[in-house]
Amino acid sequence: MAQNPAYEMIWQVIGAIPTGRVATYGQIAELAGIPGGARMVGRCLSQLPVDSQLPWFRVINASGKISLPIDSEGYKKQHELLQEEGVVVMNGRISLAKFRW
DNA sequence: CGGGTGACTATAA
DNA sequence: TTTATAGCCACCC
Repeated sequence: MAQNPAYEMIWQVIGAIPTGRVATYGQIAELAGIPGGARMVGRCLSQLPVDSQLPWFRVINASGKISLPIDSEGYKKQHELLQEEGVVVMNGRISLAKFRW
């Protein structure tokens, strides 16, 4: 699991994101008590198993975009899952209305 | 201990 | 708007 206690907090914060809303890496890090720990959040997600129950797809970068290569499987999956929850993605960018929670 | 890396960000041009 | 730079921090050689 997590050798770093911060990971527990990160998972907890991500799990608290309401359906149909999204949050940025920086936001999550801050709420988890790790100011400036955006990269840690990203690292945490990159190690997440594919069968994780965590709503990792509700996590986007500060530009309101999906932080994955547009030609990757992860991108397509995240885009699809968000669309199912009613999150509007136009021109590769998340609607600002859903940006904060 | 030092250097490279990455699902990040803020700032400057 | 896009690209470049510089901080950032855990992790892996």
